[in-house]
Amino acid sequence: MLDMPTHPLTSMISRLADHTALSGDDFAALAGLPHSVRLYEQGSHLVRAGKAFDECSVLISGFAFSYKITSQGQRQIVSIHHPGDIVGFRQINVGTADCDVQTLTRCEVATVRQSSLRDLAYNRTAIGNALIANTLIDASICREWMMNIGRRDARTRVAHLLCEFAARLDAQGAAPGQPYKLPMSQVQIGDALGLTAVHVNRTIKGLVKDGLVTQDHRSIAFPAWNILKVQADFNTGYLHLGQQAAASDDS
Amino acid sequence: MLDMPTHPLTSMISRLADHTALSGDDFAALAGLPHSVRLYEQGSHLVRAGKAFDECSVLISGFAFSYKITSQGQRQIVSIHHPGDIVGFRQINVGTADCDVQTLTRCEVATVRQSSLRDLAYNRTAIGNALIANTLIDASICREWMMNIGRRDARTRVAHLLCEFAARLDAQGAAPGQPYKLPMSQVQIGDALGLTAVHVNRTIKGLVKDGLVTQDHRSIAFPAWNILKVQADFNTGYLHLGQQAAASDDS
DNA sequence: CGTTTAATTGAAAGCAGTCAAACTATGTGG
DNA sequence: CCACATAGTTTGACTGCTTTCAATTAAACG
Repeated sequence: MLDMPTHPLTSMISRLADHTALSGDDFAALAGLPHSVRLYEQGSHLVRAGKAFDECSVLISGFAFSYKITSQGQRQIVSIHHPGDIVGFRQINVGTADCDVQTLTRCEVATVRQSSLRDLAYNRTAIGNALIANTLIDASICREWMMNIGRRDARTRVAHLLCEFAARLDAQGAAPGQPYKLPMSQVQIGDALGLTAVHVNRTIKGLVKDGLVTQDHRSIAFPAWNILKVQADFNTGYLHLGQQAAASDDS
Repeated sequence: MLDMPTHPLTSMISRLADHTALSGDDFAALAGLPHSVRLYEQGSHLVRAGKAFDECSVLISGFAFSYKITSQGQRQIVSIHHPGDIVGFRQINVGTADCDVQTLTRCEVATVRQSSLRDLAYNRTAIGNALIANTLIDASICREWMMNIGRRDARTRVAHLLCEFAARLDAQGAAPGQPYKLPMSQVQIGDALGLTAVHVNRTIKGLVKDGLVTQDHRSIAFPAWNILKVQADFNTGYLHLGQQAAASDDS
């Protein structure tokens, strides 16, 4: 599909093409987007809340997360970023960032000037539509997380997060059914789900005991994916994954 | 500021102008947006999840909310819509709606074809920017809610919701300090906060006992707004209210 | 004035949090 | 290669916030 397999923005571009038909010129325009690639170590910040930015970051490889802190110092992780995600498009037009963004792993990040992206959006309707779709999908995921945190018990919540990770990795071409490398600590999982790390630990153990999850060092696998999916109340719809991913959904 | 005080879309237009400088032509274009106004009774649905729509709704008067339902029938309210909100812009470009939207009160709603709005966005950069800003603000509120639900205790959570309501009503011109008519039942507040109605009731009673809230039929007032704001960990920033509203913030 | 919906209250149970300690893995420097 | 430091995981005991269940009261409505 893409004629530039090694281009840094490949994963972003194919993501944008997931829901909007892009012409050859659109692809070329996106590939020609001025950008600079940088490597961030694990645990470094891509965005600081309150800071004004005129750039946004495209995650090329690795994982990151956005979080907010309450006045009492409690952390809430509000989203997980996968390769291809556009991070920091948020604060465009609104001024300052309302979240910190930190890397979960070592990350390759392409920095794009927001004005470049915006110009592209206005000069090429298809790209504009694709960017809007991308933003709306972020919001859809946010709402699903809200339901997860607000209305599901710990077991379902944890299972749902694991399923989401698996589904998104599969959509990026991971072999379904194979063990996944989960880049989050249990503290981070807890902060994403509104739980304590201790309870996350007990909950995962429970899933292991029931044969729904197997662990091996930093890898995790799902020997009973279909059962897990049901218990997690997980349905890929809210992720709005691309075509190829949706196909492997009901495997 | 607006030269069309009785125009149905006034509140939407002034909202869009909050964060983007719009020219006279922009205002005229927005005011000329083809639309039809309809009245919805309390409890009626504006959007049904799963349905494809090519229209979106602009709330002229009244309040509404979006919600999702877990497989076990638990409801999570994911946002509250105030006059001027554009409801259903969400599913544009993404296909079907992922939320139901139901009215909290009797509502006047203007229906706009999504293609009209989109054309406007592409023909007028300022309007496009304003719509994007609007969408990003929705997402910002969503993230704050996530933190509220995931990381704050019941008392803080309830207080935060009450503060948000007050701040948004003030931004629409309600007299600050005056009693507010709260259009939500305690069941609905619970479903918005990930709590049970019973516990919402006890929590509000607690706030009343401590002199932070007074109730009178369907009205509610905040005799100690500044203390409440602190206890609620409430900071208007995430709402990205307009200029005039931000001014009354620290009163 | 009965009927319905929402608010209120009490008692008991349970899920998840807190605190503290032990264990494991990983990495570093001597 | 081992001692040590650090970060993350695991476990236990106890506490408590919130839920659940059930019943009562108040308000809204025709």
